[in-house]
Amino acid sequence: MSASQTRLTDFLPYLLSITSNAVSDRIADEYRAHFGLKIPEWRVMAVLGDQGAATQRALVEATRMDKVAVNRACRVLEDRGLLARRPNTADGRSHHLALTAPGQKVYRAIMPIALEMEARMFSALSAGERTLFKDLLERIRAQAEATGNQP
Amino acid sequence: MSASQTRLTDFLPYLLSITSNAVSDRIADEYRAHFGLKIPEWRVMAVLGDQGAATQRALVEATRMDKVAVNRACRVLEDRGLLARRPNTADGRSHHLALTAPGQKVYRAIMPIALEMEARMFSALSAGERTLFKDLLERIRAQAEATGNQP
DNA sequence: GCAATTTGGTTGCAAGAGGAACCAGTTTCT
DNA sequence: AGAAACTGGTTCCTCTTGCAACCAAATTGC
Repeated sequence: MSASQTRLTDFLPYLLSITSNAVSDRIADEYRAHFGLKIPEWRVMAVLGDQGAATQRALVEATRMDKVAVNRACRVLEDRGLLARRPNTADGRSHHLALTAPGQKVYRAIMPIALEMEARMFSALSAGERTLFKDLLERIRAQAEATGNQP
Repeated sequence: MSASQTRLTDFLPYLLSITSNAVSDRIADEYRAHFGLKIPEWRVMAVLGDQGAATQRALVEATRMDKVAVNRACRVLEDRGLLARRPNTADGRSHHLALTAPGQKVYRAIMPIALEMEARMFSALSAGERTLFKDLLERIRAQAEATGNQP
């Protein structure tokens, strides 16, 4: 199965971690430089821009972030006028969050850059390899999460 | 090339990030529960157990961690008696760090668990897919790092 | 041989992430 | 209808992480 399977650099979790960090760092730089957005804020905008309005609860599900992280990101976006809260008539505890007109403008400006950056970042892979890579990631994640929740 | 390529869940950087986090969290739990070690500490032990003695500088290269992270991890391991510093006759600023006898004992206890955990975590992939996955990760990382360093 | 620069390591600080406790509004059960 | 349990959201606190400044030893250039 393996030559020296005791070298750190051969461990998949290690490789996965440093690769993910390298990509995330690079992307975070880009978003910050262009729009002053952090990754959590960008994620919230991506979901709202794509799906329309949502509650924080829905955003937690969609982004897989902690509810505290979602809350903070929303607050920042609201303060910057990119996002607005409207009362939720169906449930007084939560609000409907949606991009404002300026928010949508930013969203439309970001999206091509995000796509272009993704293309550049994964340009070392062919289209087929990208698809395969997604599939592998998905299976690994499912396995990791399944293994995880048995307290 | 893509159906709705505006959904967050289709972005590769996002998928990569959440997958890496899921795996890391799971593994961190395991190391903490079994040995009271954090990921950075485990990485240092893995390198020292495999390569023998090294300076912090060498560990920074081998683990790709920040030098502060390495320093802290080494201090913790030293305090726990798993690692010892010996003066570096060639360079008075640094020390040679190596696992102590107890440290080696822990290392030999950890390694099979680490391998078993990796196997379990990536059991959703065939051997061939694992090899391919490593290769893809390596290429992505190289690309991300190449793109990154142009200030 | 000594000043200037570089490098390994350390410390301090400040931002980020996540958990636990908490509040207000909602659902369930009687 | 009222009590108990629950849920979405917010605040608080702790722990981790990474950068920048710093110190001491070593190297380089005069």
